[in-house]
Amino acid sequence: MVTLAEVAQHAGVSASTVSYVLSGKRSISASTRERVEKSIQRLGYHPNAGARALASSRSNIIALMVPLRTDMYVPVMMEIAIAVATTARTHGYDVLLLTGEEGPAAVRRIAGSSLADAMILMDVELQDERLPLLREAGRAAVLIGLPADPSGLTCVDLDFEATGALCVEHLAGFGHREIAVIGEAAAVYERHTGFAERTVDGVRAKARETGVRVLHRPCEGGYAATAGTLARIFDERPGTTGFVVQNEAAVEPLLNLLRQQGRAVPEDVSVVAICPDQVAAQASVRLTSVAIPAQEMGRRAVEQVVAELAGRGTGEVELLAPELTVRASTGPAPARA
Amino acid sequence: MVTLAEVAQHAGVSASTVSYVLSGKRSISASTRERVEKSIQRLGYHPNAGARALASSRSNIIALMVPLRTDMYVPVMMEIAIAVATTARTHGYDVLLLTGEEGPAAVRRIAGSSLADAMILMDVELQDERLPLLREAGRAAVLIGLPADPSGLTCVDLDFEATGALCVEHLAGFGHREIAVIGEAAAVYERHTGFAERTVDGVRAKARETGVRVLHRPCEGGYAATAGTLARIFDERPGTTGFVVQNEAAVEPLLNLLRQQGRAVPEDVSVVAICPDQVAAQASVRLTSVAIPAQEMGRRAVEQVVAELAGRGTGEVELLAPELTVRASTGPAPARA
DNA sequence: CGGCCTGATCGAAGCGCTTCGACAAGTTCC
DNA sequence: GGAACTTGTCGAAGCGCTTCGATCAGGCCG
Repeated sequence: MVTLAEVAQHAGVSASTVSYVLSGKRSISASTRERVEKSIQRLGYHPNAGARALASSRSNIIALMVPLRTDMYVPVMMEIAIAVATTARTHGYDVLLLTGEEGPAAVRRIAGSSLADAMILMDVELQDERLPLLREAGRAAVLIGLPADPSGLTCVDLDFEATGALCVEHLAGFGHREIAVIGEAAAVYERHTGFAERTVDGVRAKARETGVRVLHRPCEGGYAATAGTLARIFDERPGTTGFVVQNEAAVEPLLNLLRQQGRAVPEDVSVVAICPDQVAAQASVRLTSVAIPAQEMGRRAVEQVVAELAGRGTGEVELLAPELTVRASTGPAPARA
Repeated sequence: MVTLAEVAQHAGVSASTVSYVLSGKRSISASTRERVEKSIQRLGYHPNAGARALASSRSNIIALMVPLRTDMYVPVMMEIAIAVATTARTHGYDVLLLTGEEGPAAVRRIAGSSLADAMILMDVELQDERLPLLREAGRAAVLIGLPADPSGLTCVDLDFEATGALCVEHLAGFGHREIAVIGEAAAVYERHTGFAERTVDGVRAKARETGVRVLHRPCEGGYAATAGTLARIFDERPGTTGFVVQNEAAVEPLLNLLRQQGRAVPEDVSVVAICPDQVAAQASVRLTSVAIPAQEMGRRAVEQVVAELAGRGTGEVELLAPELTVRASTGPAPARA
């Protein structure tokens, strides 16, 4: 491995000069800079990450804690993770991948060892165990998701309340009076994952406002579970004509089941999904949907974290405005029987 | 931040003694060890990762390069990535997440900076640009996937040839004589991703052996694309009664389309999928399938990499044997018309 | 024209850890 | 009973980098 000292010798300057060329923290004459840069090229020099971290107490690594669970829609997680990784690179950071398995201890370990300069947490629960540790660690941190008490922590998330409201507004605008929400798996609500509850809150609020009746049912996803959920919904509310689906694993089963039951979409029943655009566009009926802006969330999270590391942190909650794309799965409610 | 020296002082020993307690590289008396461990607890000491990396030239980090592309089934990637991260932790390693974006340069950067001790590459192409750099870097490395020339590199992958053969064998055993393979997107083949081609090779070989006719068609996935592919297949080979599907995005569309065409599964047509068990079990018809052992692949990759770092590397190709699970989508071929 | 400021460079100190050699104090063995 | 080990501990040297003065050569000002 080539070292700074070797580069310095090759360029006929001191080690510190090379360091300043690299960091730009002091002015260097054009001729010296060129000479040094040429030597760096020639020798194929790469600064040693450990030495750099030790000397500067900056690792240029951002830790990303992803949930271990697979009861939530994985592609969204992956998309966020990839967006985080690529955005981080454009700011000169690498990303360390932590799974939830280690739990809150991971926060302590990473902060304690100075392995990462900052952390991004995904799948944040309303009362998340990791948050006290995070505050205490005094490191830059951004949450993707919104806990009950976000004080002192920067958060990035889709505005799920507005999302829920938007879905209801759309359906109500089409004259639907009875709406069912097919939600995430029950475990997601039990764990008090913020986004799921907030969506329902938004749905309820807008329903009240527009005088629409709402029935919310968790659903495990998959055919069998969705069939059961759907049967119970129609049992309880036979007049249901609008669906809001917030569970990717229930989308396709739902469409199939409705078809099998002879309910046409959107003539008899309208469906709005909360899911990535790709899923909505590729479903058997092109779905009217509110997209989950996974990329945008990952990108914003990194930008916030980088801002915090640069001392320009906001410590604020940033909610992304939902956007509803009308496709082929929603239409006017059928005339009342 | 608490340092080694502070722990040493607190425990009344020298710094090196604390270091040896931590690493176990020299014998330490029980009493001293206890005292040091107690001090570590009390002070909440965590070794500084950078300092450790610098002094030992070991970062205890494994870099994982995941593809940036999303034309391949993402959940499998995610499952592998998570398995890698959790397995790595059990061996004392953290995982650095690199996306394909940086391309081959990432290999050079990571190796050059000693940021990671080893690399795991996913989505390896037959002629992968990263491989020469990897060999040259002289770092421990494991590929998940199988390039054309794996010499000198440890590889872990599902035995896709055997997988293809197994699918055909299963269908042939049920008396199917005309089989269609619905494959990955054309781009996957153009890029010469090993697994896709190897599956087809396995299919062809076993078909020859059993006297079965095979038609292979790439497919983009989604409804529209799958419909087109399916139409062309029946057009060309009206007698097709068996399908092998290696594209998760085509599975559900295919089942729906067959149903719409009045072809019952498995009475008229049998379908074998190559996909994660979860997808197979949750599909609208429970699918006979060969599972993609994502977790196992991630786990084995880490174990190989750890072995290499410990100097017990094999440098060999490890192909995991496929397992076919019979579910409800395959049965005897219908009597010839 | 002497003092001062600016710009470019250097030297040295250290960041917190690992590891090697040294050494004192037992143990073992013939 | 001492040579030859073994065991447990320490001190010091460095790993490769950043960064803080310090230095030195010019340029500028009154």
